[in-house]
Formats: sequence, C-alpha cells, structure tokens
Amino acid sequence: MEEIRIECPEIFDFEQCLEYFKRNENEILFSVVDEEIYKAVKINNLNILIHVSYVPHYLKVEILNQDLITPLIVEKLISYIEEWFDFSTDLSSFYNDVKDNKILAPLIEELYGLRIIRIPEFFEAITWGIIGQQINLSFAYKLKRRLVEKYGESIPYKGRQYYIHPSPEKISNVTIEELMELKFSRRKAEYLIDIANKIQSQIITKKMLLNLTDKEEIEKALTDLRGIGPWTAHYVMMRSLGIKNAYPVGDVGLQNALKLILELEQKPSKEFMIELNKDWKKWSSYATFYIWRAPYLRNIK
DNA sequence: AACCAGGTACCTA
DNA sequence: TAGGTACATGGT
Repeated sequence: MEEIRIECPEIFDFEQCLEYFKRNENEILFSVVDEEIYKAVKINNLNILIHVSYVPHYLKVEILNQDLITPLIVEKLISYIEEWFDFSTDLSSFYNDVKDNKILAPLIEELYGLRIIRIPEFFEAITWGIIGQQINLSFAYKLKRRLVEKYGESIPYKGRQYYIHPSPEKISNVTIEELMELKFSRRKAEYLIDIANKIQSQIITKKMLLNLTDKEEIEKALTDLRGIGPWTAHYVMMRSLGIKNAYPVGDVGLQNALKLILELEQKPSKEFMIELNKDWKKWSSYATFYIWRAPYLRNIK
C-alpha cells in the first residue's frame, strides 16, 4: 500500500475542513469516518481510492486499492489534493485584509484555518451548481446521489462502494427522460446533457477558462452556456476554478446567513450585499465560504 | 397547508 | 429593460 505525505500550509486546520466535509450525510462523493476522509478519484484514467488523514503538519494519503502507482500518478494525485484543499491561497493575507470587517472578524476566529474545499473536477462543479439551483440542499444531495449511483464508476472496498462523479462523456449519452426519472426537472436534465456534450467535445474546458485573463471573460464564457446564470457561474469560479473574488450575489444561503449574523428582519437585498462586498472584494470567495458556515456555528449570533 | 429552497430561461409589454 | 412565471420535489 502506497502512502504519500503532503506538506500543509502554515495556516491550515484539518478539523475545520472535516466539519465542512461532514455537513450532509447524503454526500456520495466522499465519506468521513473517525476524522479521516475516504474518496475515490480518477487520475489519468486510473480509479484510485484514497484515505486522507492528518499528522502535523502533513496530509497523510494512503492509496487503498492499488499496489503499483507510477511517479506520474503520484505527482498528479498530489496536485489534485493540493487543489482540493486550496493549499495555494495565502490565508494570512485574507485574514489581514478583512480583520476589521464586522461580519468576517468573528468568523475568522471561529473558522481559523478553514480553506475553501474545492471541486477540482470541472463538470462535477457545474453539475452540482445546476442541481442546487432553486431547490433545498437536502433534495439537491439526493439528486446528486441518484445521478452518481446510476452513472458514476465505483471502487469496491471492504464491503462498500466508493463512487466517482460521472464523466461528461457518460452524461452526454444519457437521455432527458432518464434524468427525469431521477426527479430532475426537464430543464435541468437538458442543461446537464447539453453542457456534458460541450465539455466532452472540448467546446468549453476548465483549462480554457483558466487561460482567460479576467474574471468577466470567464463569467461570460460560463453564462453563455444554457443553464448557467450568474449564480452558477460564480459558484463554479469559486469552487472549481479557484478564483478569489467570485461572489454569488443573491444566493439564498448567503442571504440567510447574513440575516442571521446581522439579526435582520428580512433577507438582505442584492444591493445591500453588493455594498457589503466592497469591504472584502478581493476575497469574495473566501468571505462567501466563511459566511456560509455561520449557521453551523454556535457562537455566531 | 402554504411557502420557500445554495436560480434560470423564457415570455410578455 | 423590466417584470412575471414555470419548474419538480422536499422541508419546516
């Protein structure tokens, strides 16, 4: 069994990340058992089951289902994990830049060391964004579970299956009716299949977007896809592309969290949220991610 | 039993 | 350009 160690950045709290990982028991794409993460990933067309734990100051990564791993695979796996935990962001700059912000300062205290948990797989991020549109999260998790169980590959290990998100190629060959049987709306089924086709045929790729210079261009390229509006575009920029200043204005989760933190009578308006953003503009993605956590914390009003 | 969910496209005026 | 509506289903 292979074991890899990945050095963690100075500001990093594995426990905080675990709390995020544990947010929904219907999650299908990884599991947390005894403070350790199990996840199946596809690296260079090889299905790998990894087991991630923390020993100061390293992520300890064990490969559970493969004996022979080439150096190239190891290298790619390490990049994947560093991206997954967003190791490249300088959190001390974020903390320093927003330390006087009334909303973020207490959250930084509570969540110190939490990094954005990214979705390196581009199609997975888009799928999750589209599924999440306009429905409650628990239903969204159920839809994702059905989709992944039906169309994703899986690795068996000790009596259970560990799933990998279906590829664009796989979903591009699915029919609208099949997805509707899983209780996707007709619209969402159309969006997913369309976008799967476009990624599959390289009309749009993650690499392409990362090569664009400014955020507006990326947003435009994303919202040009039917089914991706401003919210989903920003969601994907934040979760998959690693863009620091994405901001899903009007996100209901963000609105409700702000309402809670600021003890508002009503959900904050879009205008108000844009106003708030001025104070953390460079770091909107992290601000959003941290504010999303607020309802799960005890000490935030 | 309404009403709202980590929105979006599409229609009308 | 602005404003209203359908969408599928589940939660509170």
